[in-house]
Amino acid sequence: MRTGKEIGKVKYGDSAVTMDRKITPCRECPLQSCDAFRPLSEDKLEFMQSFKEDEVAYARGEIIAAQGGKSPHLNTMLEGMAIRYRSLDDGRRQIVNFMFPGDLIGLQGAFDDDLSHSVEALTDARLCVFPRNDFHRLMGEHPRLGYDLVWLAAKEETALEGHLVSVGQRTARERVTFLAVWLLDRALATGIADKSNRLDIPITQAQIADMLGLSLVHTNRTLKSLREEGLVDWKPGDLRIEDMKKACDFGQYTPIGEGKRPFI
Amino acid sequence: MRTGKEIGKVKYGDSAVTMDRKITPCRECPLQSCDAFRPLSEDKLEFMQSFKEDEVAYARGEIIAAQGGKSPHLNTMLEGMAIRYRSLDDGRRQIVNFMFPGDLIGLQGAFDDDLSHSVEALTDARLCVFPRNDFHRLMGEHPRLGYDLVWLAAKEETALEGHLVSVGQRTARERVTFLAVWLLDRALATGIADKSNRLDIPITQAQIADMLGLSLVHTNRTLKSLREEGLVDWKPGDLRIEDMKKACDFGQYTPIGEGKRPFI
DNA sequence: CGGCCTTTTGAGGCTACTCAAAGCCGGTGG
DNA sequence: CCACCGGCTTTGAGTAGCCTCAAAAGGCCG
Repeated sequence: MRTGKEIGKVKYGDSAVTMDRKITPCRECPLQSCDAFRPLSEDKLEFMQSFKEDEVAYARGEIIAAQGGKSPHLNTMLEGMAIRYRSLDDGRRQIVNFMFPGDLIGLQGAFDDDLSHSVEALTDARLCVFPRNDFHRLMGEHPRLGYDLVWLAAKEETALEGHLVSVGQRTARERVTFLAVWLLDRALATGIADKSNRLDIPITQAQIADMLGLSLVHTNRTLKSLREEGLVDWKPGDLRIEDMKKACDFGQYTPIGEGKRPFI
Repeated sequence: MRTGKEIGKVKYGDSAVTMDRKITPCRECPLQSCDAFRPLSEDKLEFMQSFKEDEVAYARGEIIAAQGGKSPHLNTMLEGMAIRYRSLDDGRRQIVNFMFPGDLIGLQGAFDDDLSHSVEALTDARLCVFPRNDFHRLMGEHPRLGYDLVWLAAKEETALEGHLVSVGQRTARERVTFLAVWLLDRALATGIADKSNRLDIPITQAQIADMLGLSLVHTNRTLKSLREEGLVDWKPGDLRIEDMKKACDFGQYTPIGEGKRPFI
Protein backbone atom coordinates (compact mmCIF):
# COMPACT_ATOMS: atom_id res chain seq x y z
CA MET A 1 0.00 0.00 0.00
CA ARG A 2 3.02 2.20 0.28
CA THR A 3 3.43 4.16 -2.87
CA GLY A 4 6.25 6.43 -1.84
CA LYS A 5 9.59 6.41 -3.50
CA GLU A 6 12.12 4.52 -1.47
CA ILE A 7 15.01 6.78 -0.81
CA GLY A 8 18.23 5.17 -1.75
CA LYS A 9 16.68 3.04 -4.42
CA VAL A 10 16.62 6.12 -6.58
CA LYS A 11 19.64 6.69 -8.72
CA TYR A 12 20.91 10.23 -8.79
CA GLY A 13 22.99 10.23 -11.96
CA ASP A 14 25.37 13.12 -12.02
CA SER A 15 23.99 15.19 -9.22
CA ALA A 16 26.46 17.48 -7.56
CA VAL A 17 25.57 15.99 -4.23
CA THR A 18 26.50 12.39 -3.74
CA MET A 19 23.50 10.35 -2.59
CA ASP A 20 25.25 7.19 -1.61
CA ARG A 21 23.68 7.19 1.84
CA LYS A 22 20.37 5.36 1.76
CA ILE A 23 19.03 6.35 5.11
CA THR A 24 19.60 9.29 7.38
CA PRO A 25 21.40 8.03 10.48
CA CYS A 26 19.42 8.87 13.60
CA ARG A 27 22.37 10.88 14.79
CA GLU A 28 21.73 13.26 11.93
CA CYS A 29 17.98 13.24 12.28
CA PRO A 30 16.60 16.70 11.52
CA LEU A 31 14.45 16.47 14.63
CA GLN A 32 17.48 15.77 16.75
CA SER A 33 18.98 19.13 15.92
CA CYS A 34 15.73 21.08 15.81
CA ASP A 35 15.41 23.07 18.97
CA ALA A 36 11.68 22.56 19.17
CA PHE A 37 12.42 18.98 20.21
CA ARG A 38 14.15 17.42 23.16
CA PRO A 39 17.09 15.54 21.66
CA LEU A 40 17.55 11.86 22.37
CA SER A 41 20.37 10.84 24.65
CA GLU A 42 23.28 8.92 23.22
CA ASP A 43 22.09 5.47 24.26
CA LYS A 44 18.54 6.02 23.08
CA LEU A 45 19.83 7.34 19.81
CA GLU A 46 21.73 4.15 19.38
CA PHE A 47 18.71 2.08 20.23
CA MET A 48 16.45 3.93 17.82
CA GLN A 49 19.04 3.46 15.13
CA SER A 50 18.75 -0.28 15.59
CA PHE A 51 15.00 0.06 15.59
CA LYS A 52 14.80 2.09 12.42
CA GLU A 53 13.98 -0.11 9.48
CA ASP A 54 13.82 2.25 6.60
CA GLU A 55 13.07 5.73 5.41
CA VAL A 56 10.51 6.69 2.80
CA ALA A 57 9.68 9.84 0.91
CA TYR A 58 6.34 10.88 -0.44
CA ALA A 59 5.53 13.66 -2.84
CA ARG A 60 2.82 16.17 -2.12
CA GLY A 61 -0.57 14.58 -2.66
CA GLU A 62 0.58 11.01 -2.34
CA ILE A 63 -1.24 8.59 -0.05
CA ILE A 64 0.94 7.51 2.84
CA ALA A 65 -1.55 5.07 4.28
CA ALA A 66 -4.92 3.92 3.03
CA GLN A 67 -8.04 3.32 5.07
CA GLY A 68 -9.02 -0.34 5.12
CA GLY A 69 -5.47 -1.56 4.63
CA LYS A 70 -3.11 -2.96 7.20
CA SER A 71 0.08 -1.37 8.35
CA PRO A 72 2.85 -3.37 9.92
CA HIS A 73 4.76 -0.17 10.48
CA LEU A 74 4.90 2.81 12.67
CA ASN A 75 6.17 6.03 11.14
CA THR A 76 7.64 9.18 12.49
CA MET A 77 7.30 12.25 10.33
CA LEU A 78 10.75 13.65 9.78
CA GLU A 79 9.79 16.41 7.42
CA GLY A 80 6.64 17.79 5.88
CA MET A 81 2.98 17.91 6.73
CA ALA A 82 0.15 15.49 6.16
CA ILE A 83 -3.55 15.10 6.80
CA ARG A 84 -5.26 12.15 8.36
CA TYR A 85 -8.86 11.54 7.35
CA ARG A 86 -11.64 9.02 7.40
CA SER A 87 -13.95 8.50 4.44
CA LEU A 88 -17.54 7.35 4.44
CA ASP A 89 -18.98 5.11 1.78
CA ASP A 90 -20.95 7.87 0.13
CA GLY A 91 -17.94 10.07 -0.45
CA ARG A 92 -18.18 12.33 2.56
CA ARG A 93 -14.98 12.53 4.47
CA GLN A 94 -13.71 14.05 7.66
CA ILE A 95 -10.16 15.17 8.14
CA VAL A 96 -9.42 14.29 11.73
CA ASN A 97 -5.99 15.80 12.19
CA PHE A 98 -2.88 17.28 10.66
CA MET A 99 0.47 15.61 11.08
CA PHE A 100 3.58 17.67 11.72
CA PRO A 101 7.25 16.77 12.08
CA GLY A 102 7.81 14.54 15.07
CA ASP A 103 4.31 13.09 14.98
CA LEU A 104 3.83 9.37 14.98
CA ILE A 105 1.71 7.84 12.26
CA GLY A 106 0.13 4.48 12.92
CA LEU A 107 -0.30 4.76 16.64
CA GLN A 108 -3.84 5.86 16.16
CA GLY A 109 -5.23 2.77 14.62
CA ALA A 110 -5.73 -0.37 16.54
CA PHE A 111 -2.94 -2.77 16.11
CA ASP A 112 -4.31 -5.76 14.32
CA ASP A 113 -7.38 -4.19 12.80
CA ASP A 114 -7.60 -2.52 9.47
CA LEU A 115 -6.69 1.12 9.38
CA SER A 116 -9.60 3.35 10.18
CA HIS A 117 -8.20 6.28 8.28
CA SER A 118 -5.99 7.40 5.42
CA VAL A 119 -2.98 9.67 5.50
CA GLU A 120 -2.08 11.99 2.64
CA ALA A 121 1.02 14.11 2.25
CA LEU A 122 0.24 17.82 2.08
CA THR A 123 3.80 18.68 1.18
CA ASP A 124 6.70 16.52 0.12
CA ALA A 125 7.46 14.46 3.17
CA ARG A 126 9.99 12.07 4.62
CA LEU A 127 9.11 9.38 7.11
CA CYS A 128 11.02 7.07 9.35
CA VAL A 129 9.85 3.46 9.36
CA PHE A 130 9.74 1.32 12.49
CA PRO A 131 8.44 -2.17 12.98
CA ARG A 132 5.30 -2.20 15.03
CA ASN A 133 5.39 -5.71 16.36
CA ASP A 134 8.32 -5.72 18.63
CA PHE A 135 8.06 -2.48 20.35
CA HIS A 136 7.57 -4.39 23.53
CA ARG A 137 11.31 -4.37 23.27
CA LEU A 138 11.34 -0.60 23.18
CA MET A 139 9.36 -0.39 26.38
CA GLY A 140 11.36 -3.04 28.13
CA GLU A 141 14.74 -1.61 27.29
CA HIS A 142 13.90 2.07 27.37
CA PRO A 143 10.89 2.80 29.53
CA ARG A 144 11.51 6.47 28.94
CA LEU A 145 10.81 5.99 25.24
CA GLY A 146 7.68 4.08 26.14
CA TYR A 147 6.66 7.02 28.24
CA ASP A 148 7.26 9.36 25.31
CA LEU A 149 5.19 7.10 23.11
CA VAL A 150 2.27 7.46 25.49
CA TRP A 151 2.93 11.18 25.72
CA LEU A 152 2.63 11.52 21.98
CA ALA A 153 -0.55 9.48 21.92
CA ALA A 154 -1.99 11.67 24.65
CA LYS A 155 -1.15 14.84 22.76
CA GLU A 156 -2.69 13.51 19.60
CA GLU A 157 -5.80 12.84 21.59
CA THR A 158 -5.86 16.30 23.04
CA ALA A 159 -5.69 17.67 19.53
CA LEU A 160 -8.59 15.53 18.38
CA GLU A 161 -10.53 16.71 21.38
CA GLY A 162 -9.90 20.27 20.32
CA HIS A 163 -11.17 19.65 16.82
CA LEU A 164 -14.21 17.85 18.15
CA VAL A 165 -15.09 20.80 20.35
CA SER A 166 -14.64 23.09 17.40
CA VAL A 167 -16.81 21.15 15.01
CA GLY A 168 -19.41 20.40 17.65
CA GLN A 169 -19.80 23.78 19.28
CA ARG A 170 -18.42 26.62 17.25
CA THR A 171 -19.81 28.68 14.41
CA ALA A 172 -18.20 28.60 10.99
CA ARG A 173 -16.23 31.78 11.61
CA GLU A 174 -14.96 30.52 14.93
CA ARG A 175 -14.00 27.17 13.43
CA VAL A 176 -11.94 28.71 10.67
CA THR A 177 -10.22 31.04 13.11
CA PHE A 178 -9.51 28.23 15.52
CA LEU A 179 -8.02 26.06 12.82
CA ALA A 180 -5.87 28.92 11.58
CA VAL A 181 -4.34 29.74 14.94
CA TRP A 182 -3.99 26.10 15.81
CA LEU A 183 -2.07 25.41 12.63
CA LEU A 184 0.21 28.37 13.20
CA ASP A 185 0.87 27.36 16.76
CA ARG A 186 1.46 23.76 15.81
CA ALA A 187 3.89 24.83 13.07
CA LEU A 188 5.72 27.01 15.53
CA ALA A 189 5.96 24.21 18.08
CA THR A 190 7.44 21.80 15.56
CA GLY A 191 9.95 24.16 14.12
CA ILE A 192 8.51 24.69 10.66
CA ALA A 193 7.44 28.28 11.19
CA ASP A 194 8.92 31.27 12.92
CA LYS A 195 7.16 33.87 14.99
CA SER A 196 6.00 35.92 12.03
CA ASN A 197 2.48 34.45 12.23
CA ARG A 198 2.78 33.29 8.70
CA LEU A 199 2.63 29.81 7.24
CA ASP A 200 2.97 28.36 3.76
CA ILE A 201 0.43 25.62 3.76
CA PRO A 202 -0.64 24.10 0.46
CA ILE A 203 -4.14 23.14 1.40
CA THR A 204 -7.29 23.54 -0.68
CA GLN A 205 -10.48 25.08 0.56
CA ALA A 206 -12.15 21.74 -0.02
CA GLN A 207 -9.76 20.26 2.54
CA ILE A 208 -10.43 23.02 5.02
CA ALA A 209 -14.12 22.36 4.54
CA ASP A 210 -13.66 18.63 5.18
CA MET A 211 -11.73 19.40 8.31
CA LEU A 212 -14.31 21.78 9.73
CA GLY A 213 -17.46 19.97 8.73
CA LEU A 214 -18.56 22.81 6.47
CA SER A 215 -19.48 22.92 2.81
CA LEU A 216 -16.93 24.17 0.35
CA VAL A 217 -19.01 27.17 -0.61
CA HIS A 218 -19.62 28.26 2.91
CA THR A 219 -15.98 27.80 3.79
CA ASN A 220 -15.06 30.08 0.95
CA ARG A 221 -17.48 32.77 2.05
CA THR A 222 -16.34 32.50 5.63
CA LEU A 223 -12.71 32.90 4.62
CA LYS A 224 -13.61 35.94 2.63
CA SER A 225 -15.48 37.52 5.48
CA LEU A 226 -12.63 36.89 7.94
CA ARG A 227 -10.16 38.33 5.48
CA GLU A 228 -12.17 41.49 5.00
CA GLU A 229 -12.44 41.82 8.71
CA GLY A 230 -8.70 41.48 9.12
CA LEU A 231 -8.95 38.62 11.58
CA VAL A 232 -7.52 35.82 9.47
CA ASP A 233 -5.89 36.31 6.11
CA TRP A 234 -5.91 32.88 4.53
CA LYS A 235 -5.22 33.07 0.84
CA PRO A 236 -4.63 29.85 -1.09
CA GLY A 237 -1.38 28.39 0.13
CA ASP A 238 -0.59 31.23 2.47
CA LEU A 239 -1.95 31.78 5.95
CA ARG A 240 -1.33 34.99 7.87
CA ILE A 241 -2.71 36.39 11.06
CA GLU A 242 -2.29 40.04 11.83
CA ASP A 243 -3.34 40.16 15.43
CA MET A 244 -2.64 36.81 17.04
CA LYS A 245 -4.12 37.72 20.37
CA LYS A 246 -7.40 38.83 18.87
CA ALA A 247 -7.62 35.72 16.72
CA CYS A 248 -6.91 33.41 19.67
CA ASP A 249 -9.63 35.11 21.64
CA PHE A 250 -12.16 34.87 18.88
CA GLY A 251 -11.33 31.26 18.10
CA GLN A 252 -11.18 30.36 21.79
CA TYR A 253 -7.74 28.89 21.37
CA THR A 254 -5.28 28.38 24.21
CA PRO A 255 -1.70 28.18 22.95
CA ILE A 256 0.42 25.08 23.44
CA GLY A 257 2.99 25.37 26.20
CA GLU A 258 6.55 26.36 25.44
CA GLY A 259 8.22 23.12 26.47
CA LYS A 260 10.14 20.95 24.04
CA ARG A 261 8.38 17.98 22.54
CA PRO A 262 9.77 14.49 22.76
CA PHE A 263 9.96 12.37 19.63
CA ILE A 264 10.80 8.84 18.77
CA MET B 1 -10.42 18.12 43.52
CA ARG B 2 -11.61 14.61 44.18
CA THR B 3 -14.99 14.74 45.78
CA GLY B 4 -15.76 11.05 45.83
CA LYS B 5 -16.25 9.12 49.01
CA GLU B 6 -13.17 7.18 49.90
CA ILE B 7 -14.16 3.61 50.28
CA GLY B 8 -12.89 2.22 53.49
CA LYS B 9 -12.91 5.56 55.22
CA VAL B 10 -16.65 5.20 55.50
CA LYS B 11 -17.92 3.48 58.59
CA TYR B 12 -20.58 0.88 58.00
CA GLY B 13 -22.09 0.64 61.45
CA ASP B 14 -24.07 -2.50 61.85
CA SER B 15 -24.35 -3.57 58.26
CA ALA B 16 -24.93 -7.25 57.71
CA VAL B 17 -21.95 -7.37 55.42
CA THR B 18 -18.64 -6.76 57.04
CA MET B 19 -16.76 -4.00 55.29
CA ASP B 20 -13.38 -4.49 56.86
CA ARG B 21 -11.70 -4.68 53.45
CA LYS B 22 -10.78 -1.20 52.29
CA ILE B 23 -9.88 -2.01 48.74
CA THR B 24 -10.82 -4.72 46.33
CA PRO B 25 -7.76 -6.89 45.81
CA CYS B 26 -6.81 -7.02 42.15
CA ARG B 27 -7.32 -10.73 42.25
CA GLU B 28 -11.00 -10.09 42.85
CA CYS B 29 -11.26 -7.25 40.36
CA PRO B 30 -14.61 -7.39 38.61
CA LEU B 31 -12.86 -6.89 35.30
CA GLN B 32 -10.65 -9.86 35.96
CA SER B 33 -13.61 -12.20 36.00
CA CYS B 34 -15.63 -10.48 33.32
CA ASP B 35 -15.34 -12.44 30.14
CA ALA B 36 -15.30 -9.34 27.98
CA PHE B 37 -11.77 -8.78 29.22
CA ARG B 38 -8.55 -10.68 28.89
CA PRO B 39 -7.59 -11.53 32.45
CA LEU B 40 -4.19 -10.55 33.78
CA SER B 41 -1.66 -13.28 34.33
CA GLU B 42 -0.62 -14.12 37.85
CA ASP B 43 2.59 -12.09 37.87
CA LYS B 44 0.99 -9.03 36.31
CA LEU B 45 -1.85 -9.26 38.76
CA GLU B 46 0.65 -9.15 41.53
CA PHE B 47 2.43 -6.21 40.00
CA MET B 48 -0.77 -4.23 39.53
CA GLN B 49 -1.67 -4.94 43.10
CA SER B 50 1.53 -3.24 44.19
CA PHE B 51 0.76 -0.43 41.79
CA LYS B 52 -2.75 0.16 43.01
CA GLU B 53 -2.87 3.03 45.43
CA ASP B 54 -6.48 3.30 46.33
CA GLU B 55 -10.03 2.85 45.24
CA VAL B 56 -12.69 5.55 45.10
CA ALA B 57 -16.42 5.61 44.58
CA TYR B 58 -18.51 8.35 43.06
CA ALA B 59 -22.24 8.76 43.03
CA ARG B 60 -24.15 9.47 39.87
CA GLY B 61 -23.67 13.09 38.86
CA GLU B 62 -20.48 13.64 40.83
CA ILE B 63 -17.44 15.18 39.19
CA ILE B 64 -14.58 12.74 39.00
CA ALA B 65 -12.11 15.20 37.53
CA ALA B 66 -12.40 18.91 36.84
CA GLN B 67 -11.10 20.78 33.83
CA GLY B 68 -8.32 23.16 34.73
CA GLY B 69 -7.19 21.11 37.70
CA LYS B 70 -4.22 18.78 37.96
CA SER B 71 -4.38 15.07 38.42
CA PRO B 72 -1.50 13.12 39.85
CA HIS B 73 -3.44 9.93 39.28
CA LEU B 74 -4.46 7.58 36.60
CA ASN B 75 -7.75 5.78 37.07
CA THR B 76 -9.25 2.64 35.71
CA MET B 77 -13.02 2.44 35.71
CA LEU B 78 -14.00 -0.67 37.56
CA GLU B 79 -17.72 -0.16 37.45
CA GLY B 80 -20.14 2.36 36.03
CA MET B 81 -20.20 4.84 33.20
CA ALA B 82 -19.00 8.40 32.90
CA ILE B 83 -18.79 11.23 30.41
CA ARG B 84 -15.74 13.24 29.55
CA TYR B 85 -16.33 16.79 28.33
CA ARG B 86 -14.70 20.09 27.68
CA SER B 87 -16.35 23.38 28.52
CA LEU B 88 -15.93 26.74 26.85
CA ASP B 89 -15.97 30.01 28.73
CA ASP B 90 -19.38 31.00 27.49
CA GLY B 91 -21.08 27.86 28.77
CA ARG B 92 -21.06 25.79 25.63
CA ARG B 93 -19.65 22.36 26.18
CA GLN B 94 -18.77 19.34 24.14
CA ILE B 95 -18.88 15.84 25.49
CA VAL B 96 -15.95 14.14 23.86
CA ASN B 97 -16.41 10.57 24.97
CA PHE B 98 -18.10 8.09 27.26
CA MET B 99 -16.11 6.03 29.69
CA PHE B 100 -16.94 2.39 30.26
CA PRO B 101 -15.54 -0.27 32.58
CA GLY B 102 -11.92 -0.98 31.82
CA ASP B 103 -11.28 2.47 30.39
CA LEU B 104 -8.41 4.52 31.66
CA ILE B 105 -9.09 8.03 32.88
CA GLY B 106 -6.26 10.49 32.89
CA LEU B 107 -4.30 9.14 29.98
CA GLN B 108 -5.91 11.66 27.72
CA GLY B 109 -4.58 14.79 29.22
CA ALA B 110 -1.01 15.76 28.93
CA PHE B 111 0.99 14.83 31.92
CA ASP B 112 2.10 17.99 33.54
CA ASP B 113 -0.44 20.35 32.08
CA ASP B 114 -3.79 21.19 33.52
CA LEU B 115 -6.60 18.88 32.61
CA SER B 116 -8.28 19.85 29.39
CA HIS B 117 -11.55 18.22 30.29
CA SER B 118 -13.86 17.17 33.10
CA VAL B 119 -15.21 13.75 33.90
CA GLU B 120 -18.63 13.21 35.43
CA ALA B 121 -20.14 9.98 36.68
CA LEU B 122 -23.27 9.00 34.78
CA THR B 123 -24.04 6.17 37.16
CA ASP B 124 -22.58 5.29 40.53
CA ALA B 125 -19.03 4.35 39.76
CA ARG B 126 -15.94 2.81 41.29
CA LEU B 127 -12.43 3.65 40.19
CA CYS B 128 -9.03 2.23 40.77
CA VAL B 129 -6.30 4.75 41.57
CA PHE B 130 -2.76 4.48 40.25
CA PRO B 131 0.14 6.87 40.60
CA ARG B 132 0.96 8.51 37.32
CA ASN B 133 4.55 9.41 37.92
CA ASP B 134 6.29 6.15 38.17
CA PHE B 135 4.72 4.18 35.46
CA HIS B 136 8.07 4.11 33.80
CA ARG B 137 8.39 1.23 36.21
CA LEU B 138 5.37 -0.44 34.73
CA MET B 139 6.84 -0.30 31.24
CA GLY B 140 10.24 -1.43 32.36
CA GLU B 141 9.05 -4.39 34.36
CA HIS B 142 6.09 -5.39 32.28
CA PRO B 143 6.40 -4.23 28.69
CA ARG B 144 3.23 -6.10 27.93
CA LEU B 145 1.32 -3.79 30.24
CA GLY B 146 2.96 -0.85 28.55
CA TYR B 147 1.75 -2.23 25.28
CA ASP B 148 -1.77 -2.53 26.66
CA LEU B 149 -1.57 1.04 27.86
CA VAL B 150 -0.80 2.20 24.35
CA TRP B 151 -3.52 -0.08 23.02
CA LEU B 152 -6.07 1.57 25.28
CA ALA B 153 -4.90 5.01 24.25
CA ALA B 154 -5.18 4.03 20.61
CA LYS B 155 -8.71 2.74 21.08
CA GLU B 156 -9.74 5.89 22.86
CA GLU B 157 -8.42 7.81 19.92
CA THR B 158 -10.29 5.70 17.44
CA ALA B 159 -13.46 6.41 19.37
CA LEU B 160 -12.84 10.15 19.30
CA GLU B 161 -12.21 9.89 15.60
CA GLY B 162 -15.58 8.24 15.20
CA HIS B 163 -17.34 10.99 17.09
CA LEU B 164 -15.54 13.64 15.10
CA VAL B 165 -16.65 12.08 11.85
CA SER B 166 -20.16 11.94 13.17
CA VAL B 167 -20.35 15.52 14.29
CA GLY B 168 -18.53 16.79 11.24
CA GLN B 169 -20.26 14.89 8.48
CA ARG B 170 -23.53 13.37 9.52
CA THR B 171 -27.05 14.73 9.75
CA ALA B 172 -28.83 14.92 13.08
CA ARG B 173 -30.70 11.67 12.51
CA GLU B 174 -27.54 9.86 11.54
CA ARG B 175 -25.69 11.23 14.53
CA VAL B 176 -28.28 10.08 17.01
CA THR B 177 -28.44 6.66 15.42
CA PHE B 178 -24.67 6.35 15.38
CA LEU B 179 -24.40 7.29 19.02
CA ALA B 180 -27.11 4.84 19.96
CA VAL B 181 -25.55 1.84 18.25
CA TRP B 182 -22.10 2.84 19.39
CA LEU B 183 -23.23 2.98 23.00
CA LEU B 184 -24.93 -0.38 22.76
CA ASP B 185 -21.91 -1.95 21.15
CA ARG B 186 -19.57 -0.41 23.66
CA ALA B 187 -21.73 -1.64 26.52
CA LEU B 188 -21.75 -5.11 25.04
CA ALA B 189 -17.99 -5.10 24.62
CA THR B 190 -17.40 -4.13 28.23
CA GLY B 191 -19.80 -6.57 29.75
CA ILE B 192 -22.48 -4.22 31.00
CA ALA B 193 -25.13 -5.20 28.49
CA ASP B 194 -26.27 -8.47 26.98
CA LYS B 195 -27.29 -9.11 23.41
CA SER B 196 -30.84 -7.87 23.87
CA ASN B 197 -30.01 -4.52 22.24
CA ARG B 198 -31.18 -2.74 25.30
CA LEU B 199 -29.33 -0.45 27.66
CA ASP B 200 -30.21 1.39 30.84
CA ILE B 201 -28.41 4.63 30.47
CA PRO B 202 -29.31 7.56 32.71
CA ILE B 203 -28.44 10.36 30.35
CA THR B 204 -30.42 13.53 29.69
CA GLN B 205 -31.30 14.84 26.28
CA ALA B 206 -29.23 17.90 27.06
CA GLN B 207 -26.22 15.60 27.39
CA ILE B 208 -27.00 13.84 24.15
CA ALA B 209 -27.23 17.24 22.52
CA ASP B 210 -23.86 18.28 23.94
CA MET B 211 -22.34 15.09 22.64
CA LEU B 212 -23.70 15.46 19.12
CA GLY B 213 -23.28 19.18 18.65
CA LEU B 214 -27.02 19.73 18.35
CA SER B 215 -29.43 21.95 20.22
CA LEU B 216 -31.57 20.41 22.92
CA VAL B 217 -34.78 21.09 21.06
CA HIS B 218 -33.59 19.60 17.85
CA THR B 219 -32.22 16.56 19.63
CA ASN B 220 -35.61 16.00 21.15
CA ARG B 221 -37.39 16.23 17.81
CA THR B 222 -34.87 13.93 16.20
CA LEU B 223 -35.30 11.34 18.93
CA LYS B 224 -39.03 11.51 18.45
CA SER B 225 -38.81 11.06 14.73
CA LEU B 226 -36.47 8.08 15.05
CA ARG B 227 -38.75 6.51 17.62
CA GLU B 228 -41.80 6.86 15.42
CA GLU B 229 -39.88 5.37 12.58
CA GLY B 230 -38.86 2.42 14.70
CA LEU B 231 -35.16 2.88 14.08
CA VAL B 232 -34.03 3.91 17.53
CA ASP B 233 -36.23 3.81 20.59
CA TRP B 234 -34.46 6.04 23.09
CA LYS B 235 -36.75 6.97 25.93
CA PRO B 236 -35.31 8.77 28.95
CA GLY B 237 -33.00 6.36 30.69
CA ASP B 238 -33.73 3.47 28.39
CA LEU B 239 -32.25 2.82 24.97
CA ARG B 240 -33.53 0.07 22.68
CA ILE B 241 -32.90 -0.80 19.10
CA GLU B 242 -35.26 -3.11 17.30
CA ASP B 243 -33.33 -3.85 14.17
CA MET B 244 -29.64 -3.57 14.90
CA LYS B 245 -28.54 -4.21 11.36
CA LYS B 246 -30.75 -1.49 9.94
CA ALA B 247 -29.61 0.97 12.58
CA CYS B 248 -25.93 0.23 11.97
CA ASP B 249 -26.44 0.77 8.26
CA PHE B 250 -28.23 4.03 8.73
CA GLY B 251 -25.75 5.33 11.27
CA GLN B 252 -22.81 4.05 9.22
CA TYR B 253 -21.46 2.19 12.20
CA THR B 254 -19.05 -0.71 11.94
CA PRO B 255 -19.19 -2.90 15.05
CA ILE B 256 -16.17 -3.40 17.29
CA GLY B 257 -14.41 -6.70 16.81
CA GLU B 258 -15.22 -9.65 19.05
CA GLY B 259 -11.82 -9.95 20.69
CA LYS B 260 -11.31 -9.47 24.41
CA ARG B 261 -10.10 -6.13 25.61
CA PRO B 262 -7.03 -5.75 27.76
CA PHE B 263 -7.20 -3.64 30.90
CA ILE B 264 -4.81 -2.35 33.46
C1' DC C 1 -4.77 27.53 -26.67
C1' DG C 2 -7.55 24.10 -24.25
C1' DG C 3 -8.35 21.30 -20.22
C1' DC C 4 -8.48 20.63 -15.41
C1' DC C 5 -8.60 21.98 -10.80
C1' DT C 6 -9.60 25.49 -7.57
C1' DT C 7 -11.76 29.63 -6.14
C1' DT C 8 -15.43 32.85 -6.31
C1' DT C 9 -20.14 34.57 -6.66
C1' DG C 10 -25.35 34.18 -7.12
C1' DA C 11 -29.86 32.36 -5.78
C1' DG C 12 -32.97 29.64 -3.35
C1' DG C 13 -34.10 26.16 0.13
C1' DC C 14 -33.71 23.23 4.14
C1' DT C 15 -31.75 21.86 8.45
C1' DA C 16 -31.06 23.08 12.69
C1' DC C 17 -31.32 27.13 15.99
C1' DT C 18 -33.61 30.41 19.23
C1' DC C 19 -37.25 31.95 21.95
C1' DA C 20 -41.19 30.64 24.43
C1' DA C 21 -44.36 28.05 27.00
C1' DA C 22 -46.70 24.02 28.45
C1' DG C 23 -46.66 19.16 30.24
C1' DC C 24 -44.38 15.69 33.24
C1' DC C 25 -42.29 13.65 37.01
C1' DG C 26 -40.07 13.03 41.36
C1' DG C 27 -39.05 15.19 45.60
C1' DT C 28 -40.02 18.19 49.56
C1' DG C 29 -42.61 20.27 52.92
C1' DG C 30 -46.74 22.00 54.95
C1' DC D 1 -52.36 13.90 51.08
C1' DC D 2 -51.88 17.61 48.28
C1' DA D 3 -49.46 21.88 46.78
C1' DC D 4 -45.42 23.51 45.18
C1' DC D 5 -41.00 23.44 43.07
C1' DG D 6 -37.12 22.38 40.00
C1' DG D 7 -35.34 19.72 36.42
C1' DC D 8 -36.35 17.41 32.24
C1' DT D 9 -39.08 16.68 28.13
C1' DT D 10 -42.23 18.03 24.67
C1' DT D 11 -44.42 21.09 21.32
C1' DG D 12 -45.11 25.54 18.67
C1' DA D 13 -43.50 29.35 15.82
C1' DG D 14 -40.32 32.06 13.45
C1' DT D 15 -35.53 32.68 11.93
C1' DA D 16 -30.79 32.18 10.44
C1' DG D 17 -26.84 29.75 9.37
C1' DC D 18 -25.38 26.75 6.37
C1' DC D 19 -26.34 23.78 2.29
C1' DT D 20 -27.16 22.66 -2.64
C1' DC D 21 -27.29 23.70 -7.34
C1' DA D 22 -25.27 26.33 -10.88
C1' DA D 23 -22.06 28.84 -13.36
C1' DA D 24 -18.36 32.05 -14.10
C1' DA D 25 -13.66 33.42 -13.24
C1' DG D 26 -8.82 32.46 -12.10
C1' DG D 27 -4.39 29.57 -12.27
C1' DC D 28 -1.38 26.01 -13.85
C1' DC D 29 0.35 22.91 -17.28
C1' DG D 30 0.85 20.28 -21.40
